[in-house]
Amino acid sequence: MISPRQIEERELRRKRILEGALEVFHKNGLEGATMDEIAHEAGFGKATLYYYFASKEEVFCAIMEKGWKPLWEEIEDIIHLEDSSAHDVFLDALSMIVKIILKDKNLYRFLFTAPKAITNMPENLQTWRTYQNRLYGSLRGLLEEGMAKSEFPQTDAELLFRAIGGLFHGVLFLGSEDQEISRGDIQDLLNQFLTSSKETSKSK
Amino acid sequence: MISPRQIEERELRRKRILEGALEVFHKNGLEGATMDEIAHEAGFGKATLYYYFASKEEVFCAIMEKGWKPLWEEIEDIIHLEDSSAHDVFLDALSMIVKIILKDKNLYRFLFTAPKAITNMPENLQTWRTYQNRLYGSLRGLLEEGMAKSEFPQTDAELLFRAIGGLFHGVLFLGSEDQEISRGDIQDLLNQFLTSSKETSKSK
DNA sequence: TTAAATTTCGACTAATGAGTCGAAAACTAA
DNA sequence: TTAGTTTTCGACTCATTAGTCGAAATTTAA
Repeated sequence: MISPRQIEERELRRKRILEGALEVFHKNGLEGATMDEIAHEAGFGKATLYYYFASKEEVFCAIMEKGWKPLWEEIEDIIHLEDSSAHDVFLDALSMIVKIILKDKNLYRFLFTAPKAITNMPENLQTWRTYQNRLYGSLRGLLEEGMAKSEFPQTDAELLFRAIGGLFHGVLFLGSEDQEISRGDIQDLLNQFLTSSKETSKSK
Repeated sequence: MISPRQIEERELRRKRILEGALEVFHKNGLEGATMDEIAHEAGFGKATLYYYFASKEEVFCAIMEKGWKPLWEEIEDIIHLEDSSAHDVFLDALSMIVKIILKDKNLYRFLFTAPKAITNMPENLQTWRTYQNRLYGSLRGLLEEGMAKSEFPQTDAELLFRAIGGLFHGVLFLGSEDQEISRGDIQDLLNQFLTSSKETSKSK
């Protein structure tokens, strides 16, 4: 008694709610956002919102999953399909990530800045953490592999990993809203950081 | 009718409250922290806390000021006293900042990750923003000066500024709590990023 | 010792916001 | 049209928490 079209429409409404939620999270912060405001932003009443999501946490987690899942999926593809040096695969992976992020910048700004203090959230909603962990794991692996073959500067791997993560975050999300950033810009910075320094340290 | 000692003790109690607050903010996040918990963390009742601070916002702003003010003061000293190339002054300034941050890492982790969505806070409490703006302004100035003399890699200044900011943040605050980071580590990374790439681009 | 000032807090108020309930509206299928 | 199903929401409850108030405890100064 439930046509495919109905299911699809339902899914659409869920998406619409998630978009509204993101908007409100972005405007008021995670805690500052009320279910009332989210609902109305999406064009529903609060009670309706609870017809689609069981709790605020569930909304939050759905957004997280919406962001982390595709990142992980793409990375897996790149790693398994591509057949070049760790260095190149790593840079391609980063490039892919930038591309995805730029397509939905608000979503990813939220993803990367959402308070880590989200403990006490039911385990079963936290599937996104799996995606996140796998993603980081893969990237870390690539980096370590590259370092082992000294395709990257020789420092503490963990430190370098953090530096890259931070650099990324800084370039994409720090500072005034409006500055437009191209994929090329980021590519250049990363190349400079990861590649040229190798040459320098060799030349020492 | 108020002895200097009394004033001092009062000041001490304020400090103690601020420390408690930081602890609780760190544990529960800004919004998750209750005035009750802050008060008891500091060893007082809530009503007492309101004897020392007028509102939660005031507590928050006092912490921000406690962090930003010394950073700014030190930077001003370095800029005005030191007499070398913009490149060197810039690196010294960053080094100073690292030194200060490492002395009170929890405070600065909070400072750098405290929700930017802190609008609707009374203007008169926001003096810390002045310190923050001046600090960033000075650093930005130094960077631009250095780039003008091509002592730094030639890219978009704003982009580079963000990259450095992000890198900083990443190295200091990203990832698992426990990893110890020395000032030297950071120095190396920055040098690599800011200096070696100059050489490379020259050699092109 | 005592009166005034300073510091403390228990118990309250008032507001806010998550989540519920029951019924109304809208849609579907016959 | 109508009986059943899905979707919507107004109006509620209930818990939490910022901030207040008045009085008690403690400290100071004479």
